[in-house]
Amino acid sequence: MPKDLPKTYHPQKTEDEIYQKWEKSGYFNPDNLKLPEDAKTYSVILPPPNITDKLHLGHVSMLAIEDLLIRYHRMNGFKTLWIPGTDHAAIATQNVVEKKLLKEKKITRHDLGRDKFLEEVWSFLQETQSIILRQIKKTGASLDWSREAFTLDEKRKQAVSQMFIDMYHAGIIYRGERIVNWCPRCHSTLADDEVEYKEQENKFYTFKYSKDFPFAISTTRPETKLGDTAIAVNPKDERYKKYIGRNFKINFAGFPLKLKIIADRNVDMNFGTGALGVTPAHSMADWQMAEKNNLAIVKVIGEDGKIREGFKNYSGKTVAEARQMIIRELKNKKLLEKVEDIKNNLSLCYRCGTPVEPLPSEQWFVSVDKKIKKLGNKSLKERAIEVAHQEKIKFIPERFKKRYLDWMENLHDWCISRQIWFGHRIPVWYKNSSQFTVHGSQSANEKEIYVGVKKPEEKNWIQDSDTLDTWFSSGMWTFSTLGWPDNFKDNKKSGDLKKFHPTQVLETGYEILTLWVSRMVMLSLFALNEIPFENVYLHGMVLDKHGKKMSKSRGNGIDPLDVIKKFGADSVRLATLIGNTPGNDVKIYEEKIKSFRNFTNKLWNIARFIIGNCKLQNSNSNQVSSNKLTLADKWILTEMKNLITEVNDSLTKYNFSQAGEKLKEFTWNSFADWYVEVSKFEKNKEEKNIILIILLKDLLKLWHPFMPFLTENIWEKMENKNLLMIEKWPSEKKYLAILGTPNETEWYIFSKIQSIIIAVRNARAKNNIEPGKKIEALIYAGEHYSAIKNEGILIKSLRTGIDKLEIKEKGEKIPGAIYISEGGIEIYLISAIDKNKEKLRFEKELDNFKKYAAGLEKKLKNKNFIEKAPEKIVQQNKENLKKTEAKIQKIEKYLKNLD
RNA sequence: GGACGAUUAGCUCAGUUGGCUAGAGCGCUUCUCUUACAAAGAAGAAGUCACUGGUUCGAGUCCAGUAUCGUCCACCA
Repeated sequence: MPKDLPKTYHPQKTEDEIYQKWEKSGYFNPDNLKLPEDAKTYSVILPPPNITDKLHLGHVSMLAIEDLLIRYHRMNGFKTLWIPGTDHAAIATQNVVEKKLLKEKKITRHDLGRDKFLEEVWSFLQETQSIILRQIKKTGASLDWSREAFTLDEKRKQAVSQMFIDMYHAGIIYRGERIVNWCPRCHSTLADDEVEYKEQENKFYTFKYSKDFPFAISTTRPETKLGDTAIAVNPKDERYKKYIGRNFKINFAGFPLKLKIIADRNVDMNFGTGALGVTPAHSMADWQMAEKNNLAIVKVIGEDGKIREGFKNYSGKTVAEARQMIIRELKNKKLLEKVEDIKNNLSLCYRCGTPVEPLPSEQWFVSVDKKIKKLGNKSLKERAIEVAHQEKIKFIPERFKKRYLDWMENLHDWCISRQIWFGHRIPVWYKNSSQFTVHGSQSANEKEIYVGVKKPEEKNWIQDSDTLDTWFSSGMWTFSTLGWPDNFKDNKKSGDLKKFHPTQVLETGYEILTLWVSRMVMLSLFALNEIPFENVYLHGMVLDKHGKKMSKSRGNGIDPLDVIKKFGADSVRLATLIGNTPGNDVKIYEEKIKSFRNFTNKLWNIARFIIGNCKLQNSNSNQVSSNKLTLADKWILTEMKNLITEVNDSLTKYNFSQAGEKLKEFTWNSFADWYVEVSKFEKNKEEKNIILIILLKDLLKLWHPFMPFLTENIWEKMENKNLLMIEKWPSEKKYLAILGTPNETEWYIFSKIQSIIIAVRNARAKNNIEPGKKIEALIYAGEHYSAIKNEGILIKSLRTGIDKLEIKEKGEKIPGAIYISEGGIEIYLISAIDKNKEKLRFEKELDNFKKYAAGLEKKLKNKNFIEKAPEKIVQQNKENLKKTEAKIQKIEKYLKNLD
């Protein structure tokens, strides 16, 4: 036994060392792989983690899946590239730093000013970014660090500006006024996904605008009614039909309003009075009605959350104050008919929880519907839908295609400007506007605009103060990391872009399918007129043991670094890879990781045994002559050959779990529990030596993508000079060559022997043979006599507990012995048995078999079955019946013997 | 409100075009320190496949509906 191999495997000691060796080798970079010129490429871009968070288990799961794909393809001779990077996550990061500043220094970003504040962000960012990158390495991810990128580094800044400029000139980036979700506290617009909804108790007021208005309306927000320009009713509503199209001039709470009665199908006749006041400036739904009906837009609430100028004594009041004033006014005039309690959803800012105010505002948009020349007179939306329909992009699992298409088909223009400081500055300049305000009276369209990377040389040009939506820069991730736009001149790709784009797989969580994946498709189609990736693999969320999301507040999270330290990265990787299916959530907990740690130890010990007992130099499969192979050898070699086929099959279908389970079953049950045991006593030592070594080596290769550290570690212990990570993936052909033409007769016997061993084990257990007591066996082999004689020792030693084995040419009746018969071979186990217990057991079993046989008989008598079921199935059932009947006879015979 | 997913052993999950006396791991029970491994080995108990119908010779698998849980989307005066 080699002295330096401890009984238990300690991953902690070696993992970092091994990662350094890999990095030093340079093979993470495909340029350093020794491959033929025409080798196919395989590229994956790492979904960049937000620099606000440290790594969580979801990241580890993602890294494990991608690293598996990468290592598998690298070993299969692909020019394999996996690019690492991080995401600046504009809003989230700014928010974290703002909170930190408030807590530590009690200051806001406005106290610091834009430049100073950004310095704070950058110093925060550098710290967390380096932590994340270090953590990624702990998982064993074989990323090409020489190509590392950041969504807000210089190269990406250049790419983002260029993209904006190109899209602007192509006419699909435009500036327009839209109603947006505005957070009065954060002073920023919120994307749809940044708004949270919370159900709340609310007051629902029913009132008439004025005495001379014919009917009442209902609302939860009376203060916004100052901005009403219409009343909407359902076109089918008999109560209001006659008013549709009429105009009213009225006085509402001391304020003049012009109202038009419009019809809209979406109005619920049974809700409130069935009539609703339309406030285009302060409601998403109303804005759309206003667009359809060409209504005037009256802004009531300002960016500060207060009533704007021009509303008499309401001006300057907060929303809540104004509401009370109006209610009082309505009460005084006896216009208020009802106040009810209702539950409705309140929109809240996801960061600070402040109620969101929908406001009209000037923003930059990407048009998804405008048809442009560059896209063959199609729109971004049309092209993005087309590539999914044509299966140019495939989704795994398939059901997500529908989700993608649903989202795409309902997509509206994408608002890309954000009123925050941290992020990609919009490359737009305005002339003669010393103080450009987003909601200023002067519209941007009336200003002189320059769109370009650099500020115009004349004076008085001021840059747009807004930044771009994070998804705009991460949407360019597949090509901004590969040197776009430098590598794309005159519509021709060069360099990395030419070699590696489109990428082969995008692997990410299904929760950002719409947010991210859809945008990557559109931006890539615009920039390069090609898809960003060929396949989208979507993984589920990582949940705790009880199916809950892991979160800090719940305290149910597992820190991946903790469990990596405790069990090793390989075990954690296995726990995320095995036992779940694509697109489904996965539950991870310590016991699960622990069980995989036990498995890594098993493999370690298999290796320990082989390294300790075999001559490592003797591993040339050509030296094995098939006529010296025993049945056990042939069996394991066949199993291995099948395993390779199955693993390849599963991995190419993204069934990682299935591949892992097959590997585990082979390693543990076939290889360790059977073959290694057999190898201890079968006499063809030379052949055994070679077979054990080539099996172990190939097993390490097959396992490498799943658990790179342990396999590389053992590989090194086997005195291999090259790194396992660039070894060639095993092929089935080698095994076919060793096996020669399989001998079917031998095969038959071997399968019989296996079933005998199992039968012996069962008999032993079922008969309550005294613990520790050895038993003798007598075998009558009949026609298989010689084969059994050769393999008999195999039966004896495979932990059957049989101590003495005799093989007879003619069967002998042995009173009181346990009798088993399989395939013409009879075994008598000679031992003391408890007859009564034995009888009970077998009677129960007999009963079972009889029921089953009866079922089969009934089935076979059914004419419909015979006529309609395929011949194969009918035959199968007939055989089953035969076998079962034979078993019944055997048991009956045995029961008789017992008496 | 709309869409999608889940529901199989005490727990976590497989079960690929319907052919199944429904499998695995963990846990549990019994036995074994057997010279690679007790983080092991040998064996065992345990399930009306959520419910109700339908299609079919045959349904865990297909269809319809119901219930519970989860996720996403939309947001309603």
